[in-house]
Amino acid sequence: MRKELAKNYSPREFEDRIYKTWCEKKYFEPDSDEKKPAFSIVIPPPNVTGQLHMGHALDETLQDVLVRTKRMQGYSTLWVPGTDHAGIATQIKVEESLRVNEGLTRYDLGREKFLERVWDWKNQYGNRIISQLKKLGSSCDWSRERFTMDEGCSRAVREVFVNLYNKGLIYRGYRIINWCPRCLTALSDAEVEYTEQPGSFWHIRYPVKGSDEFVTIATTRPETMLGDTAVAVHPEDERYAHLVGKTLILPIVNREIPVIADEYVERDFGTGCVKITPAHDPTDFEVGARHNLPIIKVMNDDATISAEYGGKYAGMERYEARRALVSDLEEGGYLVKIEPCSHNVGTCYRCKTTVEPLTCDQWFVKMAPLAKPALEVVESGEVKFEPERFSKIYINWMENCHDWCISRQLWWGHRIPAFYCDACGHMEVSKEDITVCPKCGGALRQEEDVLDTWFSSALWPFSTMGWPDKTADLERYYPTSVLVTGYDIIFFWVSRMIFSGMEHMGKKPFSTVFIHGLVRDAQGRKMSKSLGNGIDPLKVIEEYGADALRFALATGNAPGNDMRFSDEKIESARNFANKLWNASRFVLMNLTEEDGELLTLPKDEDMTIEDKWVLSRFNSLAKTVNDNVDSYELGVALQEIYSFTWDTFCDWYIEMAKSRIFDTGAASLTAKRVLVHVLTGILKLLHPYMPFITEEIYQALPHSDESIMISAYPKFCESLVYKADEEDVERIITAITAIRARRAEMNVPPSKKAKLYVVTKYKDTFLRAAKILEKLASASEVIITDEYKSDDAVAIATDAGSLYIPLSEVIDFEKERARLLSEQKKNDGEIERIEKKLSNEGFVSKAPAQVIEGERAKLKRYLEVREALAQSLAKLG
RNA sequence: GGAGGCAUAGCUCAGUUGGUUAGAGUACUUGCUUGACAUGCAAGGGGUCACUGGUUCGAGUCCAGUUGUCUCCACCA
Repeated sequence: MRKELAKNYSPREFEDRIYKTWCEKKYFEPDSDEKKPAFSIVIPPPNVTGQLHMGHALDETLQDVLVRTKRMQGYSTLWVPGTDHAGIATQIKVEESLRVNEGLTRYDLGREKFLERVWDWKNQYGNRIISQLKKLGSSCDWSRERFTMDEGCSRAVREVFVNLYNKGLIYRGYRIINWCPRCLTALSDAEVEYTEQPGSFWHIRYPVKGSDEFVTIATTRPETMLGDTAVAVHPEDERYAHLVGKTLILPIVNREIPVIADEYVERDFGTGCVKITPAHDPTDFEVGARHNLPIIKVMNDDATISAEYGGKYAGMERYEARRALVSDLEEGGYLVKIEPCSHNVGTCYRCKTTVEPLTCDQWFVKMAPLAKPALEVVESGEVKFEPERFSKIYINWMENCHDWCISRQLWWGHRIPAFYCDACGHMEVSKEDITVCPKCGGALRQEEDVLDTWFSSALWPFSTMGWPDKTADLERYYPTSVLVTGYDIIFFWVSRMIFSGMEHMGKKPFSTVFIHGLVRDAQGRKMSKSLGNGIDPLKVIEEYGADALRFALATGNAPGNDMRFSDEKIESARNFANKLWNASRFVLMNLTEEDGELLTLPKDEDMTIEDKWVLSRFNSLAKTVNDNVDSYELGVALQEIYSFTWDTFCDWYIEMAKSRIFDTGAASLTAKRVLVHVLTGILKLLHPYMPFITEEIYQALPHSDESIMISAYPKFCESLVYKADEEDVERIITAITAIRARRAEMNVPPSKKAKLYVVTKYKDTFLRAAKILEKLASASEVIITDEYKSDDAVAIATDAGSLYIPLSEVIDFEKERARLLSEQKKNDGEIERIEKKLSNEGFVSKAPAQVIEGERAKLKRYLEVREALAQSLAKLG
């Protein structure tokens, strides 16, 4: 007795079990067969202490679809998994836990003890995200799992840092950077998010020294005037030309500052006079550099006003200082007016605190030389973005990016391998830890700062494969085939991987960047913790199964576009799984023969037209699916599998095959062989999208491979094209549909059978399909005749011929006649339209032959309908 | 200020290089215990493809412009 599938589809019963088997069998590890072409992907490493969210689920699903498809297509596939140490994010979490549970700060513990705590935390939570990825069915090679701070990745980081430093591409400098006063660290430009916020425009008078004159400046940040070192006007602004070179007295502060001329000033904006605060504004910093202005830093790291330059405002928090200063200015008669305005405020991408631009010593990567090859490789198409439009976004960023601030004042991360000698002032950058100054023999201390998290993820495609060693993996799997990620991290990650790959490997890190959008909630809002509208993928898996989740994520949206996730979508996905489950159950419960008998495809001469039709249609499906996966149209591929499975296979083929299956003998065996073949084919095509259910069913069916995931992916096969049979069956389907429609219109229940008279030139087709017509078109008997005499029947005209159903008791002959006439009119209209098109000189001479052929075939069908209609109408007199 | 996306059935969205009478899911109407599935089956209704021009034998698709909407980037303080 053959193994039966459980009556109900309940994924919980088998998903974990199947995943375990796959792991035990080591199916996820690449095939060592050297003759196989290589296909590789590195995972975008999720934050090590993070939790799986819908964005991950989408990202993993798409990668797994690609990897599983390629594996089945005969590639040696490697999907490298791993996690990211996520500097700020992780440190914030551990600090928060320390604060809540022990009332301590990291400074209370000290660097070493604190880092121990972070490692503990990582060890405790690091596996959570990994096990969540497994729940999804991801076929990563877990034996190659990496972590951005493991020994190998850390070695790669040092290697890269030292190389870049030696080439002069990493430097340390006193620059203006983005500072997060909450995280107490510098941030890169990419880590600042700008939000439009309501603010005010304060107009303030600065008196001109030795005169009664004033200049009025406008600012949104009056508190920074403590650090003003000039006021700038446009060089060609006649209003202020006479003041350039004069000296102003900074109100309240009473410091003298010059009026300078600089082209950056917009004459028409504000008052046309700009206060220049080089220490607290990026453009002012540049202006200051051009004019050799002093830099007066008036803020501490926590955004309070400094003691040195703060005067009476020292120690005040920045907004408190603003209020105090404005009130003092007003009192002193310096405040002209306050204008409400809205302006862009930079915020920390981790904690949303308003960042403070300020000057300090930081480490930078010089971008211009690195950007050049990174641009070329995309512009030449060697690295392709999918969809293509994202390459423009990348190019635009790469062309305009500033030097990358890579130092972070955190403790969790790769500590910068620079060593300072306090005795002689020497600085040494070294791959190895060193303690003694090579210049003076004095003691060295290592740089306190760590590197930006993205510095190590930039190396991910090669650091995970063993670089800087020359490894077999690098040789075989680098460059990787495709990178799958969301458009939100093109700047953070994709661009940096590209220039890093070019610089350190001399090769691009991947050939294609496959970009997807965001998963939004049912109302189209971004899922976020603060809104509380996030849908937990694990809960969805628990309720509907991982396959349904994957289906819902992979279907119905185009590459690069955002998608909405809703109950409706997941239910529809689950229903599809259920449909497949039940169709398989039906097939299985009818298989009584030996496996060996069922696994061979019948001979052509034994097959019916519907057998050849379904094989031929499946063959086309295989082609469509392969083509669409090649062009990253995974949603289209899946949609095609869906409609073939549900419509073609379940609703038509199984129904057509039933009459034979329930019999015994040769015809029955033939039908079952075709059923097994096509169902197995569906399972294989679908496996990359819904790995669990397809494996569970595959194992229950007669099968030849140990697992569906290592079986061969179906592909187009010339010998399985049956064009004539396809046309025959389409005619039968047209007839059945037409009969059903007429019966439904007249409210004749399917249980009321009636004879079916067929006048057709396709006698043989209808003869062969008689059983099917009886079953699917409620025919008690199918009579093929040259002429139908009686006039008490419902007449149905199709391109396959005229069909008559004697149902005199339900027919209203007047209505029947009117309907046929209306159909005739419509049909004639179509004929006229096509004939016009075909007699159009331009169309016939310019349209491709295939299109013209299509129109002619269409015309032929309409003419056949016309004939059938005429015949039917003649019966009614 | 620059760049880009989106606008197609009541709703959510597909529609690949221009080529049948524009599709799916869902919702809706009607009928159905049809030898697996009511998480189902059958038959339906529902669209001026945002608007205006243009290119073409042919435009949802390409081009230009308009409107609405979302997003990203940017040093107008």
